[in-house]
Amino acid sequence: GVFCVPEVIAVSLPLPRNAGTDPPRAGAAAAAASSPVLLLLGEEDEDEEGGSRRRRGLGRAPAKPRGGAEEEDDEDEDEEVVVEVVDGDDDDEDGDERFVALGPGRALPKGPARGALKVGSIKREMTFTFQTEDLKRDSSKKMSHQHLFPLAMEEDAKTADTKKANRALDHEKENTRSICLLEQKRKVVSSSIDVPPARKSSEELDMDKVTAAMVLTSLSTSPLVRSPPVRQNEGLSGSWKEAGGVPSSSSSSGYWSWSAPSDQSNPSTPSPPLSADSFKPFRSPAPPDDGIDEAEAGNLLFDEPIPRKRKNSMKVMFKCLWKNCGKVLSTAVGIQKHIRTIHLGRVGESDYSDGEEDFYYTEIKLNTDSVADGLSSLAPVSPSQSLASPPTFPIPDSSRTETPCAKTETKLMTPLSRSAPTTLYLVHTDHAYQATPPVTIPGAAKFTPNGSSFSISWQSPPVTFTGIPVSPTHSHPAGTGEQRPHTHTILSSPPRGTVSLRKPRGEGKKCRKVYGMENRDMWCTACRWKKACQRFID
DNA sequence: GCTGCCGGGCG
DNA sequence: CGCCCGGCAGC
Repeated sequence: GVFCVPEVIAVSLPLPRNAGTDPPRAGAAAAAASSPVLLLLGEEDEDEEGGSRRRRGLGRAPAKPRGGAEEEDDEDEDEEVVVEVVDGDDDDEDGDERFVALGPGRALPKGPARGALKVGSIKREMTFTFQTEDLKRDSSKKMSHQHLFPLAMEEDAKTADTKKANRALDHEKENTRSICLLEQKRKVVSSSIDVPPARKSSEELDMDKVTAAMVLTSLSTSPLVRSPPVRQNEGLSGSWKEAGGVPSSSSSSGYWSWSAPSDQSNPSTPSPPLSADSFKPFRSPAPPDDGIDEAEAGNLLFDEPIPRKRKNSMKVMFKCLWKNCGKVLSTAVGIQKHIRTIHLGRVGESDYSDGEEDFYYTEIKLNTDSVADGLSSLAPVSPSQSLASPPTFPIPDSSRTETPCAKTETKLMTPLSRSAPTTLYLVHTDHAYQATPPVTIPGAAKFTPNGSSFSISWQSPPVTFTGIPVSPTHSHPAGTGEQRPHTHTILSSPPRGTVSLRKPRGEGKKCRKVYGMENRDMWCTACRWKKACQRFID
């Protein structure tokens, strides 16, 4: 708890204001509310600064109605907003009130917690169960809790040594990003969402459900939790391939030329309203947020640069916006079908679609690193590079020629085979391992204009990738020329746990074989470092 | 046993 | 981050 001292102190300043209601917790609450990530450390600091203050406050709380109250005006407003929402939108939740009083009484814990509570009694029960659990050891689970119940870990920080804490913080960041962002979104929603007043309450209710669903989703990374509404495997393959959006041949120039691998809401994709921006409508008019600084908030879900594989992953969910529904599915097709059949009542004509469903669902992205593991283990390159891969339906294997692993992985291979052409991007990418090779590369990669096949020519025999003909019609059955890139998650992906974490191992000759041990200096850097060969990629 | 390369350590 | 290597696993 060294580096965050100033922040925590600053955050703890507003303490006296809460001293009247909840003296012992107030400091921790403030810290928790505005910077959940720092929570662990914040608690430790409490002993230094806020602790004494706290004790003092405890003694003279009644006698000191205001101490730092004036410093807290802005935060006060924040809180006010949320409180208003809590009171206004639902009155049957007594647990909420209790919860708020018990907890930090701040916007942050309230948001997610309430969302979780709203889903139903089952989830509420689950939530509370968590709270009473012994949280000391299991870091991943604990981290999730700390957002929901910051006070539950009051003691935790004391036991954790610094190293653990750091680790835990990292872990926590990933595990609870979605929660943070949701929380933020919630606040914004409460203050200024631009919806018709008649619909507002239901809208918020939907948001609650989605919030809850997402919270549960993030929790579901813990093996203990198998939450019904969102099945984990469903979103499995939707991680990065959807980032590519609809591959339109017209955008090819941009496609082939960019060099920096990044899957953060790629600007070149024709899908602004969906990826990271799917929350924009709720965010934009928001007042500057308190604890979580804006930049980090923006990064919360989508930003990680991903220099290497297995770094980042998105789970894409589709949420039904229909009144009082809020169903969350993992595929666009699924949600469309859901809306068609359930809400639009088009049972018979299941295939027919005029695109109306598109207005009733929205896309949600979740960051789930664990999801990436299964896939990326098979991917030859960083997942971020698969942007160019067209999101399409599974295609018959016959349409692919000799993708090396096509026979071994059938279903999982589908997204990967599509991403196969992206291997070419290594040519443009300055991969860390790709030091300047001693040989020159003659015409490293070629893109044949028919759009369906590539050839890469190197020293090794040319490898030919035959992709799928790029066609926008692929991905949108509805055909409403809207630019929404529908991610077609492949539901049939096998459960992640069974996937071998190790790459199949390339069968081509590598530097070592080609040049021999005696010419080790001619190897590519990766080979020299005993990493995956970057010169003879297979 | 050879080989590719992942995971991790070191500076 | 560059560099190296132990050790695992596929062949």
